[in-house]
This record gives sequence, C-alpha cells and structure tokens, in this order.
Amino acid sequence: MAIRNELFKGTLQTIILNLLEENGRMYGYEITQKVKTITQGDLLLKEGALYPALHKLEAEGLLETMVEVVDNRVRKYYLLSEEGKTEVVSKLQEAREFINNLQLLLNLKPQLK
Amino acid sequence: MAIRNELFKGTLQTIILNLLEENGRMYGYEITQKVKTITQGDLLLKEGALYPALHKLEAEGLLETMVEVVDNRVRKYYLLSEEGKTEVVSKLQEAREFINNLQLLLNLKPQLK
DNA sequence: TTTATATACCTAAGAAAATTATGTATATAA
DNA sequence: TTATATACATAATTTTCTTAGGTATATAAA
Repeated sequence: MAIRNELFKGTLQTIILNLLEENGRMYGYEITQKVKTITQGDLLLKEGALYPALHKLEAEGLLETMVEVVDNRVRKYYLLSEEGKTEVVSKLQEAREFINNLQLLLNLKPQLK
Repeated sequence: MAIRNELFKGTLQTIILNLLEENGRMYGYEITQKVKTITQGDLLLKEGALYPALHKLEAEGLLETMVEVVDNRVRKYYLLSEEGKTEVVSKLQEAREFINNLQLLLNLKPQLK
C-alpha cells in the first residue's frame, strides 16, 4: 500500500468506505490522489491494492458503480449502497477501538481523553 | 490475530518490540496474556501469529533469547538486542505517524493536539 | 481417576491482503 | 517523440495472519 508502511494492512476497506461517505461518489484514481493529499504523501495507495479492494466491496454489495466518460477517458464512479452506509458506521467504530487498543499497547495514549 | 480484527495486520512486530522495551524480558505465553489484559480481551494474540513473529524478529537480530525451566516447564524468554533497542524507537515513530494518518483519513482526529 | 483448564512451546496448510510488475489507452507538456 | 498525468485492470508473488493440529506438565473439578 505504501512506501514503508506495512502498518496500513487491513485498514484499506475502512479508508475507502469513509472517503466515499465523506465525498459522495469517487472514482479510483481520485481516491489515490485524495489519500496522497490527506496524508501529505506519506501514504501512497497502490492501484494493485485499490482496484481489487473496490471490486471486492462491490461484490459484497457495499458499493455501487456508474461509468462516465470525461475527456474521452472512462471513469468508474463508486458510491456507498444502503448496505454500505450501514457498514461504514460499524467499520468506523471498529477503527476507533483498534486505534485505542493500539495506543494502549504502544504507550501512545493521546494527551486528552 | 484476533476475534474480528483484521485491522491489526502489520502491527504485531511493533507491539512485541514495545512490550519488551516496557517489561524487559518476556516469554511467549506471557506476551499473549499481557496483550489480552491491556486490551481487556479485545485482542487475542494467537500463538500461530506470535511464535513465527518472535522467530522472525530473532532471526533479524532484533531479539535475543534465554531458556529457563520453571515448575518443570520450559520458558523461552525474549529480550531486545542492542539493534532491537534502536529499532523499537523508529518503529514507534512510524506507528505514531500511522495512527495520525489513519485518524486523518477516517476523520477521527482526537479532541486535543 | 479421568477430564478440563491453564501453562508453555511449536509448525503446517490455507486464506487474505498487500506489493510488484505488467498491460491498455488518452491527453498534455517538454 | 518522449515523459508525465490521467484512468482502468489483472497476474504472480510475498507477507502475514487464521485455523488446526501436535507435544508436554500442573492443577482443579467431576
């Protein structure tokens, strides 16, 4: 997924679902750029990781797609299905617990609360 | 690694190294119990994940071992090598950046700082 | 006494999720 | 015409985990 960050293994689905919840529909390339911008280049989301993940989420019924042509190039937009909207909520809750547990295990508790 | 937590993939090495830095020498079973206690049972570190990880860290020269017999049972203690003590510092720094980036990507920034 | 649970180590087969390396194609800047 | 950016995709491999099994001792319960 990234330059020197095997830590992100397992978090990709949650990241994708949350970005789609925040931004409405997005296409694959747009997601890679968004991740790069948000993390200031720390995290480079590889296509070999992203596309299979998107296809899997779609196959599971969490995402829906619509294809459009812009500037003679095909874009495949992804958006949350109703099921996906439900799923992102529980995935985010799990992520909160994950971060909390990881901070406990690594003695990295934040300064407040 | 856990009940329903594929999120922890990739974080195991860092967790092990940090626990050994905090507690000095530890043996495998002790590590599994420590993780269980700290996370209040949220994270169950499986032996099939732990032992190969310990062996790998030892093979990489980050850990040293000493075997002792207690109550007729063999314990294999692990402790940080000099190289391991250096490595744990950078691994923790990476973990801080990882958590920060993940919180940014998931809109989970902590209340303070 | 035998069974279950806790302690303590280990590995092998398989699954899941990533990296690396490709491939196709268009648009634009050098 | 070459490189870079945009935009999709997959195949082979690697890494890392789960699941499932194995060995062995100590102790509590049935």
